[in-house]
Amino acid sequence: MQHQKLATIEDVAAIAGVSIATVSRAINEPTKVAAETRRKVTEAVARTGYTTNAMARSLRMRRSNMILILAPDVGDPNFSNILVGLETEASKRGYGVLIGNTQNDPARETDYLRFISSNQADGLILFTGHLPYGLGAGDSALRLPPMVAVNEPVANSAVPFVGVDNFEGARLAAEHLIAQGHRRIAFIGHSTSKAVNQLREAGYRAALSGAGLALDPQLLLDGDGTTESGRAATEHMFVRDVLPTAFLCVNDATALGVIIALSARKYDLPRDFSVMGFDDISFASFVTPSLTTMKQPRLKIGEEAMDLLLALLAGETPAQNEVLLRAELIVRNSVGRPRRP
Amino acid sequence: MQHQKLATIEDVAAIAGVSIATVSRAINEPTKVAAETRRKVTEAVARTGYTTNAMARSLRMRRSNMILILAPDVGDPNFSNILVGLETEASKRGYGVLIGNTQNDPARETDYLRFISSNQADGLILFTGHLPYGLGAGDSALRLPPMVAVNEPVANSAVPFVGVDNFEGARLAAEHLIAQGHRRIAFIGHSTSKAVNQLREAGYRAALSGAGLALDPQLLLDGDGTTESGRAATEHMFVRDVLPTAFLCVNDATALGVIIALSARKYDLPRDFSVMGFDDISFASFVTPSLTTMKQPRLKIGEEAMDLLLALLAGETPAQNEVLLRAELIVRNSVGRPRRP
DNA sequence: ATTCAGCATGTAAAGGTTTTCATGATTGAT
DNA sequence: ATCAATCATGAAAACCTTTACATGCTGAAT
Repeated sequence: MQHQKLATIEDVAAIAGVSIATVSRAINEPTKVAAETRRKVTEAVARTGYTTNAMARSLRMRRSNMILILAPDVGDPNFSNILVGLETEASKRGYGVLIGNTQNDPARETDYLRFISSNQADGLILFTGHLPYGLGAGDSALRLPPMVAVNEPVANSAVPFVGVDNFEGARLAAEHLIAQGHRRIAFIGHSTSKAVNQLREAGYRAALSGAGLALDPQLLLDGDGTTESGRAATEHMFVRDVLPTAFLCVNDATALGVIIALSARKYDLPRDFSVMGFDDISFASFVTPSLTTMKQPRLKIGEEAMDLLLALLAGETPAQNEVLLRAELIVRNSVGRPRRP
Repeated sequence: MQHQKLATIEDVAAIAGVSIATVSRAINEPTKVAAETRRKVTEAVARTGYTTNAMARSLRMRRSNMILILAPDVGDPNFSNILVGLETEASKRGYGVLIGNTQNDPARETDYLRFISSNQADGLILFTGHLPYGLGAGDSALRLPPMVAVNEPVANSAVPFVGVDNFEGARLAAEHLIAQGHRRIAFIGHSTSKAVNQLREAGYRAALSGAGLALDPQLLLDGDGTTESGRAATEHMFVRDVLPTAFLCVNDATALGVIIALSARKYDLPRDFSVMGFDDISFASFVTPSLTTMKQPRLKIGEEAMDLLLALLAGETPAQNEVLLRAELIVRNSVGRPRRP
């Protein structure tokens, strides 16, 4: 807009006394150019302050070196750190990241595909857990661009997934509680988020049966992943008077709700009850008591996902369709030995 | 990459039986085209699934309809909601947002300017509080692109700023404490973040003098905006045995530290002490006691900032160089009447 | 001495738009 | 009936690269 007219490759060529083809080569494939010419070009570039026009390049090369990230909620505590990983890796490899906040609105999802169909983005990172509306079955107009799912796998699809090993993580969590002496462990799930919940619940079950413990179905509750639902589920247990000694929650937000409910009832944690979360979101260490939880390697997830996507973009076929990273047990103060085991 | 060959404007023109110029007009300035022609073009577009190639368009029009957002820390709790506002408004107006996580690394800041110099972004939103390295004084190669600062104003510059009214907000906060009967109110600041801290401290001072209260310099502490620094500052007060009845903190993170310190000392809040924060970040409502604070209208800030930037981009000169939005008092449970006023 | 390979460079096409300018048709006024 | 003004459309230039192909040169191999 108010930029002064930018130098083009022609200006550089004129100053260096070579053709524009040579300038292009000197910049992009320096070895294919004589040392002396290279020097002249480099100098001319420095003198003009030339940077190649990305639009012209993209037009010619038919790729933009941009990645579109589609996320239902940019404010999600799980989102930001993964984003940092994605962005770091992309930036390192010369890619830029474009962000699309869909709010689970089909219209917005479709709208963002314009970046793909207009060549403004080469690949897609999906936080949404489903293919964007407009890329589904019948939408033949647009072939599927290379994409990678993160955080939540895309159901019924071959979309590669990078994320935490939910089954193993939940099992470790439950085993930690068992190791502390707990025998009656409740699981508060989140059935809306199918895949994640299912795996975490399965891990919980595996740990129980691994320890020879029976599962009391009354200790299996369903929430919606929010703090409020954790609170409600806890209250529900008191109403029915079926109490565990420990609560394993599908995520930290739910665990926070449990802590709030128990604190409101004047229980002392972790003396009276133990609570465990999953995710290790930022405030987990600030709650009272600070939350023992499973940490998602979010930075790493982001990096791996971007790495995989760029490999896909380069035409490689990935060795595996799913990259699972280990969750790490973070011991804080919300878990102790049960009072009466 | 594995896209099938996309339809071009030529394909559409051929099918509609008109020239490509007409197709372009039919799409971009429908009124300048006869109704019948328009119909034919629309039909041809539908049949081919044509979308205009953004690269070619950008090349020709010399703008990309992209905005670059430079943020030091994408994980900052203040960041994400502002981002949603920015993104929503941009998307509504046909712009995309590109995200650059600088981590306050000068090299990365400079690197991201390639998006500007290569025409991949038309404007800039700055969360950093300073001009990116490479855009400073001597760097004549690149004229300043249109930009707007958010969250933190850019010192010594004419860069327009959109943000919360820190002075007024802090004053309201302090007045709230005064209205509860507090007379000895500590302020825990954050001098690294100059502008924000200075204004909030000024608001605090204004409220005190407005109420005819003297400022005890011993009640003015400095931190660095982190939870830990809030804790440390509180401890420091106990060591020196100069105690306020209320703590006004420069932000919520600091306030959380104060709460942690006081809770550790077994004080009952808000009976023994009152604590107030500023920002209303997500966990403010989950701490015990939940935090009374001033809420930043983050969504609105993002929207206004983007709005201003797009106006700048359109060549308008903004009426004012600074848009200040009101912070809202959020009353929760960390403030009460002092025990001995 | 001749041919060939390899190398550095240049020429020109292609990538897909938007927009200026020109053209011809239509309308309206005189 | 004539002329001017308006309107819809088309031809072609411009935006700035990358790259396939062509060219001319050097040096080695025959």
